[in-house]
This record gives sequence, structure tokens and C-alpha cells, in this order.
Amino acid sequence: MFVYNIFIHIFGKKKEIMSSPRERILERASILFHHQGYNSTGINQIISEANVAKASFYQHFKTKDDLCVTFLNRRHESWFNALSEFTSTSENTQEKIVAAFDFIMHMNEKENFRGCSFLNIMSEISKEQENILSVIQSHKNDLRVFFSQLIEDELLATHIYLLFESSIIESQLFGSNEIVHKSKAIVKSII
Amino acid sequence: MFVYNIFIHIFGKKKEIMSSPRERILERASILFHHQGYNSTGINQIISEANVAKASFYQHFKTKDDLCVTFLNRRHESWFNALSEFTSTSENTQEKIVAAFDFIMHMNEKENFRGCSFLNIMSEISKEQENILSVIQSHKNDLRVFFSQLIEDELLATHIYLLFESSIIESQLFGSNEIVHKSKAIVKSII
DNA sequence: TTATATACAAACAAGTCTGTCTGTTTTTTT
DNA sequence: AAAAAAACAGACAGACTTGTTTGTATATAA
Repeated sequence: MFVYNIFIHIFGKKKEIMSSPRERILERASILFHHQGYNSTGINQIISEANVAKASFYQHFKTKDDLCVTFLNRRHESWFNALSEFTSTSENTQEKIVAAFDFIMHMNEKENFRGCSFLNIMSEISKEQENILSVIQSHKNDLRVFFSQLIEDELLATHIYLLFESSIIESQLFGSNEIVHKSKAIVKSII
Repeated sequence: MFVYNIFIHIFGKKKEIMSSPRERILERASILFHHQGYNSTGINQIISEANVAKASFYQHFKTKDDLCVTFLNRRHESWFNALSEFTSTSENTQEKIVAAFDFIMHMNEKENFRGCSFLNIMSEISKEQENILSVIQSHKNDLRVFFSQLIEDELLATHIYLLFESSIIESQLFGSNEIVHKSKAIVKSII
């Protein structure tokens, strides 16, 4: 477009002012998959809101499932980074574990109690979508490792992990952090 | 049909040998919703497998969501009955709690690790489907009450409830009862 | 500046979905 | 046996789905 080209000419390269189609697709898909669910979000909505042509979409992603895998991999990274950052200020292990539960509440407020993208998508897919399932399993394995690295006692680490998981789900179901507070109190009593 | 009518003539009333269309719909929907998910199961598949005409379907159920609510209400009843029966032979409270975790494993084996219908559907629906959501919330409330009635300590009851919930989800995700065994060991150590 | 790669719009295919409607047949009740 | 209720098959509407294709325009690199 005319104005757009002038804009580039004055302010520099395109990359600086507008992300690539692939990036725009992933940004919109992340929001839509997380807020509407995977099956309820169509390709057409994604590309229309990302201002990308359909042919361009299929140049970057073989299938919708392919996009889903890429989305989950990125979510995995950004989610763990956020968790690490959130718990990084804690001075000891106990505090770090408790901070992880504060992170759930923080995430719930920020994302309107949409819960865990990974578990939500698990409930939507079929056994045939193995590539998606394995990304979800890897994510949860890594979360278990996160707690295992903090806690020597293997069974206690599993214990915390299980409470962490149900805290996410129950707060999603009731749209409230109340149960996370209770869960936090429980965790404090066992570590 | 010819043979069918003879059958009725010889053996008695229809009700005794063939369930009503409404019943056949609910039976098929129960299986399909639980095994394929709600959004992935269409009305057409349900009525075709239930041998019911589409017009008959819409005589019994206003919408697909209406069927979903009825399905969940029935699942609620049958699931709780099964849990009650499974835990009824336990002689004391501790045993009963542990038996509840055995019930998860029993259910997983029987239903091929499809997890909790209620939580699965929660992940699939939108905020607008309030009537469905409230059935799910009621179900989980009743489950919490189930544990509260067994355990005086309110926080401990919540604790067990949270472990119960994550046990279902994690065993679904990994298609294995391994984590339920661990959860059972944890529960034994805290009651 | 020319060549190559990328992105575009928009039509199209082939199928899915929920829900409505018509007209016929079967079952139940009076 | 006649009247009313329920179930049937199946066409239809209208909107959606994922993915393909054609031809054009734009951006980047040689």
C-alpha cells in the first residue's frame, strides 16, 4: 500500500514495524487457541485476524495440526520462562515452591482463568493426533522435572506436582483463585 | 419390520426388547461423547448409530447442548453410583478413601483412559454454554462433598479431592495407572 | 535492473456441521 | 376400528470446515 510504503521509507525496514506473516499467524493462533479452544478456532478466523492470505498460511504450515504443534512448543517455552522468572526472586526452595502456586494465580488473572493450554487441547484431540499428544506429554514431564529438581524426596515432588495440576484445573472450572489459596496452604504444610 | 413385528408378537411388548429412541440416543451419545469428545461427535453420527431419525432426535432434545446436559446428568448419577458401590465394601474411612483411588484405576481400565467426561467437556465449551458449565460445577461440588463427608478436617478433605482430580487427569494424559498408584501411596501417608 | 522468492486475493473443492421440514408409516390410546 | 401420538426416511437450508489452486503484486537479492 501507498501509505505503508512511505512509512517504511521514512522509518526503516519492514521487519521493524510489521512482523512476518508466520509470526502474525502464531500470535493470533496463540490467543485464539487459548481462549476459544483448538477445535472451535478455524483457519479462516486465524488468517483473517492475522491479515494473512490463506495460501501464505499453507506455505508456512502443512496442516492445522502442524500449527498446533508449533503453537504448543512456543507456549511451552514462554510459559516456562514466565514460571522461572516468577520464582527466581525466591531465596530458598520452600519459597520457590510456594511462588509456583502464586504463579498460577498470576496466570489466571492475566489470562482470565483459561487454564492450561496443554490439558485443554488434550481433551480435544483424538488418539490419532500423536504428534500433538507427545508435545503435551513432554511439557508435563518437564514440569515434573521442575519440581523434582527442587525437592529431593521423589514422592514429595510428585505430591506437589499433583497439587499444582489440580490447582490449575479447579481454578479454571470455577473461575476463581480460591482453591489455589487452599492448595498453597496445603503445600506449605507438607514441605 | 416384518421379523421385528413377529418378535414382538411372540415375546411381548416392544419396551422389553428394544429401548426407546430417546434411550438409544442417550446410550450412543454417552459412548461417543466420552470416547471422541463433544465437539468431535456430530448429531448425524449419533442418530445413525442409534437408528433414530433426525426428526425424532429433535423431538426429544431441543439442541445438541440440551442432549449434552442430559448426558452429563445421567453420567453424574451412574458415576456416583459406581463410586459408591465400589467403596461400599470398605470397613473404615481410611479404606474407603483409598478405595476411591482404586476406583479411578478400575474406571481407567474399563473406559480406556478417557478421563473425566466433565473436565473434558469443560475444556471444549465456551463461556456462553452456561447450562453445561453449571452441571459440571455441580458434579465436582458433589465430589468434594463426598470427601468432606468422610473427612472431618476440611483442609484434608480438599487435599484428597485435589489429589483425586489430578490422578484422573494425569493417568488420562499418559494412558497409565502408574501415577494413580503413587497418588494412592501419598494419600495413605496423609490420612 | 533483472531474477527469485514471498505474499497477496479470491475462487474452488469436498466435506462437515446443526437444525428444519415434508410426508409416510407405525404404534399406542380411546 | 378409529383417532391421536410417535417414529420413520430423507431432502433441504445455510453456514461452517480444511486444504488447493490460479493468477497477480510486492519485496528482496544478484
